Amino acid sequence: MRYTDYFLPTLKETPADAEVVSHQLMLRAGMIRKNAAGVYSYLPLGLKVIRKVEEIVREEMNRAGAIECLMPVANPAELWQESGRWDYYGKELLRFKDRHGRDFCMGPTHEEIITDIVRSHVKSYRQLPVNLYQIQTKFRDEVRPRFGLMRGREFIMKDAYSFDTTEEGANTSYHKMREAYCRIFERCGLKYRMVEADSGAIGGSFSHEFMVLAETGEDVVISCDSCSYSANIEKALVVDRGERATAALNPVERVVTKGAHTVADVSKMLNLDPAQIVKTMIVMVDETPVAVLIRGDHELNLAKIKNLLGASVSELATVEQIEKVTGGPVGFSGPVGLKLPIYADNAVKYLRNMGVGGNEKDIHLEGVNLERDFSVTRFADLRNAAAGDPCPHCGGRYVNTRGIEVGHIFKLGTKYSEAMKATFLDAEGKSKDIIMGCYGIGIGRTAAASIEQNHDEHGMIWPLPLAPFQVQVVVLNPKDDAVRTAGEELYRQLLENKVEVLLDDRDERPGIKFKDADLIGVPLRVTVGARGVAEGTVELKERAGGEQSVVPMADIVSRLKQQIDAALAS
RNA sequence: CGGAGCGUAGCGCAGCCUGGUAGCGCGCCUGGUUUGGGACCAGGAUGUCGGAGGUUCGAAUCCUCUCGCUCCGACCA
Repeated sequence: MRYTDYFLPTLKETPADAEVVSHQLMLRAGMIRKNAAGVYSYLPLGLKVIRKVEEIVREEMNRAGAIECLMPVANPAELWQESGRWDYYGKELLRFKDRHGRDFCMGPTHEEIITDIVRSHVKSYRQLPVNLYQIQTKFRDEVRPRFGLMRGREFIMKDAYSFDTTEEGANTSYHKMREAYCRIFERCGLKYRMVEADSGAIGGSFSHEFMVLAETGEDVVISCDSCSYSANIEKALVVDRGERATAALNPVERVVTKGAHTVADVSKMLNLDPAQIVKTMIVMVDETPVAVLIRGDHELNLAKIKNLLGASVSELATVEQIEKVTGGPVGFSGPVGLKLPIYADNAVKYLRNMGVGGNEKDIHLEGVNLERDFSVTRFADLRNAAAGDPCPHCGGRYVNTRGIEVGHIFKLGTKYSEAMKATFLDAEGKSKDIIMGCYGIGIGRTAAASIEQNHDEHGMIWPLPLAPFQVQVVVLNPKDDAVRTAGEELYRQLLENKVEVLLDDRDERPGIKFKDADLIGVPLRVTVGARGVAEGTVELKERAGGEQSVVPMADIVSRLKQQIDAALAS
């Protein structure tokens, strides 16, 4: 591609509304353009990268035996009503009506559609297993879209769905996808981790997330420093371990704690270690309030309480709800005398003489003890894992890092097949529910994650497999005939050798061309200038390492081919 | 959903408090000089000041409503 024929509007300044590096650079490099909050156009350069990611995903899905199809963006409401998600999915589901007043939604994921397709064509165990996938635009009306392609409302996703007759078969399908995912992210040149995850709104029995490690990641990844265990913080197990305190039981004492809302305040006022204070959090679990006790120095994990109770939604109660059920204001809730089911994190059972809220304004209680002063419905692992916690699988310690979730695979089981009656007849002629799995990859997010992981102060640094162009030829002075001719000739030869090349043939000053080249981050840059042309040489510079070398004109094409082939082979 | 902030030229911003009919830098167009890391000189074009209503002789500026966008929070016990 010739720069002068291309559409590549780069920006010198960083647009004000971009916060993270990948978003800023994509805007500056003219890869994307925002049309509304969380809704973007892919400009030519951006689309090239998207296509690269798609192609790697497609190749690996095909290799793993999945078959490509394409489903509609507009989904009829009936299927969503049948699965129960029309009501359950909430405001994230963008709904609309057609001219006849029929309800539709923009597909945020396609379990309903694919299950409908499969149930109507699959009748016999002989037709299974099958795994169908698509690469398609999804729409989720996110509460807060942000960070460019990282969390858009409209985004491109690869979603695959497997259908099996047996548990073993379903596990095999899951395993194949897992392998395929590892290959995909390796081929993309990303540093990633596969972690155990909570299955969230999609549902199902177990799942793994693929996290690209980056500071700006929205997810916290817990991993063990000595074994391979890794999990999303929502899922990471906390070992139930401790020694029951032996201190004598103190009497309960009412203490005035004026204005003390936080554990830190209370700790100071009562002169108690935060680990001796117990927070009482009121949580609405499927609209029913429950109390959850967490040690003052720990953090509540809403996903864990939700899963413990087999609920579908858990959220912190509002100020009004708290006052209604505890009789006291926010910040002063406590378990004593509370008429709610009380769930407590395991750590609480080892405490004696706790400090808790008094369920009235400016009052806390000291010397509170289990059984004597209140009883707990059930103890469980209800807190977030933290750095330094022991690993449940070995003697190691947890460390935490941040990650960007680029892929997520779920073993669904029969959740959708049961609800939507997707059954098959087995060898004995008995009707059974099909066992499903589903597997997603955020295509745009993967591209953005790559930028988060690979950039410097000058711009993006594309790994060859994702690069929009493999080589950029910078012709320093196109008005000089010898230089221009040399550049054109090199361009022609590269095209002939199927190298993806961008020829910067603009009549601009060198500085502008170099700055743009660094911004766009094409891995291999060849500079054709008057000095080199006179000697029959060009300069080769790698964007990643910055290595620069002078190469005879005669060797440059084979040298580039060699480097590209080597990078793509791995 | 709660909180905060911002909408003025393609981009980045100033002007608003204290009302008088819009400006700076970059970019863009023309001509010239330049040409190995975002050049210089001269000339030029570009705005329903997000929208609607109100106050006023007069509104980018004050008031009301509205739309859009961004950030933070949703861990508060």
